[in-house]
Amino acid sequence: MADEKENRYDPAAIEQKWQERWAADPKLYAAEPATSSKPKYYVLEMLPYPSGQLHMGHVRNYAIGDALARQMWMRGYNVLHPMGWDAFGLPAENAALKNHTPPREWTLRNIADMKRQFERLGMGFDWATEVTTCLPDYYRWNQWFFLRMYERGLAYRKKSKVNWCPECATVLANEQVIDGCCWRHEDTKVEQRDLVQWFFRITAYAQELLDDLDKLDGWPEKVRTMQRNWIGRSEGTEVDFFLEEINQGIGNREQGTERQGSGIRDQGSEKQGTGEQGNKGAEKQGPRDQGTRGTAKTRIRVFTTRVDTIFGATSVQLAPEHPLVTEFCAADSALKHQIDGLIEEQRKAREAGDLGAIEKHGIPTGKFAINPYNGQEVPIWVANYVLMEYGTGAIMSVPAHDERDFEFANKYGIEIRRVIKPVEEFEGCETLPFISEDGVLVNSGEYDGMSCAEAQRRLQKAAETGGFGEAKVIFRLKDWGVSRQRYWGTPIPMINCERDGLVAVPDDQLPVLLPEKIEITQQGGSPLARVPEFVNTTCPKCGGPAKRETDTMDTFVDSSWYFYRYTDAKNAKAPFDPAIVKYWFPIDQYIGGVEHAILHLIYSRFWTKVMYDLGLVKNDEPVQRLFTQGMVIKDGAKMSKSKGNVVSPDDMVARYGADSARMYSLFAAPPDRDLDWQEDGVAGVSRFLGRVWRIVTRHSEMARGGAPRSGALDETGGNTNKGTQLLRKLHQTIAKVSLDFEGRWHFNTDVAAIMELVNEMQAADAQFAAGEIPAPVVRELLRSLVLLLAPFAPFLAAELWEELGGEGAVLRASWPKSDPGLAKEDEIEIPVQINGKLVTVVRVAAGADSKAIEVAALANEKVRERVAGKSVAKVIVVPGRAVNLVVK
RNA sequence: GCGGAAGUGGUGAAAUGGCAAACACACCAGCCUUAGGAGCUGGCGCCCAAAAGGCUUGCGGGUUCAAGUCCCGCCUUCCGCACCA
Repeated sequence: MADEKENRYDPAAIEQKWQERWAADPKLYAAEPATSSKPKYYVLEMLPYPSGQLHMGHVRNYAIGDALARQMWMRGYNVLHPMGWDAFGLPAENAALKNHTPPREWTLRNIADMKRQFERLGMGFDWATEVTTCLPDYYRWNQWFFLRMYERGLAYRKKSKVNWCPECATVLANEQVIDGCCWRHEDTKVEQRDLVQWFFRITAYAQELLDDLDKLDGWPEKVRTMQRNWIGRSEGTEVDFFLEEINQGIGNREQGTERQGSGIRDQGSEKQGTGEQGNKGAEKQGPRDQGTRGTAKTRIRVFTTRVDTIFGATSVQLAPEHPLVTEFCAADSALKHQIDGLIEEQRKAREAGDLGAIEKHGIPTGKFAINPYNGQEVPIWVANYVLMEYGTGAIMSVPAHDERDFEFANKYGIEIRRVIKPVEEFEGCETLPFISEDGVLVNSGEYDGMSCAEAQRRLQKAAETGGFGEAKVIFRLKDWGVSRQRYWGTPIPMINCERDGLVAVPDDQLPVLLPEKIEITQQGGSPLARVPEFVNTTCPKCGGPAKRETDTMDTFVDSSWYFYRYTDAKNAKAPFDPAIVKYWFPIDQYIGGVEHAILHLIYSRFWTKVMYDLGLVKNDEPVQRLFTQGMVIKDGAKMSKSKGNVVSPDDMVARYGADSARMYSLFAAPPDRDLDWQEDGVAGVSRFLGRVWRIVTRHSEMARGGAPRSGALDETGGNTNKGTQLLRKLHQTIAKVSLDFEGRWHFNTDVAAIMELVNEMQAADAQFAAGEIPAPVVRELLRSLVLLLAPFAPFLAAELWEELGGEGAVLRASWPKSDPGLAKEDEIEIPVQINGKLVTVVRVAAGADSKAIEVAALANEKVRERVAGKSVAKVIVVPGRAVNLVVK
């Protein structure tokens, strides 16, 4: 009975043994240099934030990537499978506040803890290329890139309305605001504030980011759609409505423009600035200022996608924050009071996240504007459904052909004038608003009778000729605000000199080091501003006294290019060697959560395109194939502390071992679907691994001694029948698992297939024990089983590979090849249907042709009973699949 | 409102248009035992006492010799976007 005990699967002992061995062999998971003759494969999982604790989502993410990496190693690829730490960010500052631990210390300790967890899980990462974003040898290159962007006008500063998270006490990018709340603090409402901020001109790449989505056919369609919507390209027309006081306006023109140069109006130039194709921010002022003939004082520029309806415009609607409104208010305190109320209401709604839910209402300004096409005067209103952030902040209102305008006009009794009629009259076509573009113009002067599309072209042309408008493409995407009023981030490498103004830190003075000695407090504003040794410096130009920029960069900067650094992580002279990057890029397979579909993945694409234009990389997209795994949930809900349904990986590993935890996370659901964590399931996988352990160890001696099977099956001798059956199952399993790794990735069915194989082997245990299975077959079965398991259960596979006398590391063993001859069945069952209904099955030879199958089916007893007295009108045979008799 | 994904046993799930429920969990019965979170054998969609038989992939239509799978309409859930002019 001591035997029994010895023969017990003991994951704790096995895993400890191999963890130690692997730790002592850092070369095991190291990539070969870019000169390697092997084909390269770059598999990457998104790097974690070092919170100090891995969660089940991580286990799943890295189990998927590690399985792929291991299989590619076994297939002889030069695999790059790196790992790093997204190590800047707010939690470190919060921890500092709470425990008086410096952020750096806290972060590095967490990294050490998580690294241990990774090693305990047996993840095959090459730690030699580890990237830690909070260390100066990494973030100095953030600064370096920032300067390259600044030189090209891609990094710029402006005052703007920003999203402010009171919890983080910092600014958030639009992408980081979710339902009006902070992406890190789901219950914290984001406020609006005015601040001078640094931006990256991602809008300069809007068209390219959109167009190149078409190339990313290895990405989930869902992610591509989300990015397309986020970029939000819209084709239309900008048209100037003339102001009544046109003559008064001209006198103030120059003054007016200048006064607004850096204020709210600058916002306008930002969103328009780079909307045009090909303009990659060479001009720091957007082209809009050139494009606008006249100023806000003489004209109101509106954007519309339906210029064909312009003869139906019965009012002009301005956003409450529109500069012209401010101007109107200056002379009219009653109006100002009303507008302030409107802005306040909107602000509240925005903070509550239900901007779309508030009722439409507006305020008449008492002023009028002139439609440039027909000279008609229309009233100017201020409406709460017009957004300053989109388009020009002003619209023409066409109630007859727009739902929102219709609702608004009805409420306030504004004229509704129909200008589009359907091409063909149909029931209900008289109902307004009529939104369709499938129509012809009426009540539109010389344009009457034209199709909507043609009218749009003609009207655009007329606007261009007349100098009161132009065709225009606008994007919803806005520039990326990167300033954060935080300590624990990359310092922005800029200096303000009293004499020279804004001066970039020269390359040779990088990195701008984050000061170590700092007291983290809860006061608002940039913590760095309270560190005189940091702030006070000398101007690189004149040597005079100057002050450093005290904001730090958004941490999404770090993650926008980290995967390039992995290829050349120790480079002290450059972010990376372009030649090495050229070998490894693009990333063959990137794996992570879908929650990064927009933020991280659009910033990364932008960064790559900038690097491409800088001549640093040859690839214009970073990622060839993207895989988004599902969430790990428990009891139907996302794991969270507040719900008390968190399962700790450490706990699972302690109870069942890393192999079981990993394999369960692959077995319980296909990787792209959400996974419901059921502990009984982990126990089940653990029992399965125990069966594998027993089968292999019980018969390993026989396998170890033997030579490889050579040639034909009848050489195997002994119980050829059983051996043949098992080999067939084996080779079928190899074929299935191998195929799945090619891209389908239904690892859950692969694990199931391996379980079937093991079940069949277990059923033949008596024959194994009796020595009826020839040694070469036993050897092949056991070795191949272990190899098949190696990507999923690396510890057990390593142990059993050694037990079987395998040469070298199992990771270096060749992935088994399926022999189609062995995998083939001799005889198969064919379902027989009568009139599409299953009646029975018949056994036929595997290669049987249609005729043979038909004969077999008609000869079947059950079939004859049912066909008796009727006639068989038709026989459909799908060889190898089914036979269907149409009987009348 | 727009866009996307999904809906199959008690549960997680499987199924190139060709035997629905593989594999596992839970449960039931039995065996074994130095009683373990162990091992082995068998059962397990629903209806019917059982067999025979019938029914079954959210609902309703359709295409097809044949539909969980394709098409049309609807319902539900989840995700993303949302007054985007």
